Amino acid sequence: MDKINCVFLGTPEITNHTLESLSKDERINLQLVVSMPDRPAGRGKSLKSPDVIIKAKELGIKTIQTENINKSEVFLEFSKNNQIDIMIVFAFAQFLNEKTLEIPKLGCFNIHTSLLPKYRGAAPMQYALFNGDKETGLCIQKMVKKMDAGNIVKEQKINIEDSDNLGTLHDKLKNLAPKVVTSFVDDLINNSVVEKVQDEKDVSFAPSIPKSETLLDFENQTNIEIHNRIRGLSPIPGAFCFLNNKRLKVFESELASDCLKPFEVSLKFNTLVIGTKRGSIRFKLVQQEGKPKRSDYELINGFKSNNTEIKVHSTRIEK
RNA sequence: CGCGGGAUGGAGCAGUCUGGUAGCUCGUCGGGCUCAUAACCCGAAGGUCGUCAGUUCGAAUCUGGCUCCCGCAA
Repeated sequence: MDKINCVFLGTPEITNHTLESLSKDERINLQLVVSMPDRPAGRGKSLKSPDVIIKAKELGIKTIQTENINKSEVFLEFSKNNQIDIMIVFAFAQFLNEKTLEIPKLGCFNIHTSLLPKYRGAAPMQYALFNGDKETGLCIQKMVKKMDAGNIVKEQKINIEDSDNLGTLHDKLKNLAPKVVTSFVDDLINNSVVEKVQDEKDVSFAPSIPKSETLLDFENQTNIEIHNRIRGLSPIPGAFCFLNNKRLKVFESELASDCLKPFEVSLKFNTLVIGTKRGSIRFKLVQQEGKPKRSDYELINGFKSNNTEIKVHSTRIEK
């Protein structure tokens, strides 16, 4: 059989291993990588390429960067002049319209970081952690116009440990993705792809997370909810509250047994423990604005120097 | 030149506005006390205050350049 002509669509770093794996697969002819345009990022606002573009250039693969693939003349031109068999889409952050979906002979396949039909949308890993799920996984679905609603052609479960946060879960799925894709390519070659329809009654959604959702609310959230929220947002972008009117990001926490009212602070044994709607929670690894990450113990030490009381709140108090 | 905070003994900070020979909470080391402690008491070591230059009788503190760290924004 001839090599499968493949176009890869992706953007962030999680896609790198998969791209690299595809590029080394003898059965695949990786023709093109499509991603978002360079954007100003970081301090100084210098332009930064998407990770997948950096990787693709390293691997010597042709790249196209566009705001909207459906309207990209460069891409349409490419698709006219080249036979595309499949398109693999992973964290691309753009919708493909019907016309684009019909371009590849065998279809467009999306790698999704949850067990569909659970958590359709942009932030499935975060929602799995928010909800304290014990397992999640990776799916490959044959894309249709409706977001993440296509038939599942490959599925792999993984466990979520209590110690997992967004960073570790992200890494697990990043490492798992190439294996699942390779296995999918096996099926393609052997003509043994099996499509499973998603059960509509189990559908749930994981929309992208607005900034307001990363704010901790000690009045309306329990210690378990806050703990899971911190896990689901660590290390990037980090859940936050305010401490003495300065933004305090929290990256690690653990449930505590102190009896405290919401927002009440206890510094017993040099740990920072805060009361919530139900139960209390210790912030183990925190970061004040302008400061590097550090333990609650170190944070507290500094306050002893100028004898300031520590207060935690959910909004910045304007002067 | 997107906006802003910061660099002070091993750690986290105060002191900087109003220049005048370095402080707090810890840690470390030694000793003591206690049934016991991430408790308490006594003592000690450890800093050319990021870097370079300038102002001054005198600079952690004022002025300018540089390096590094971080928050916002995207």
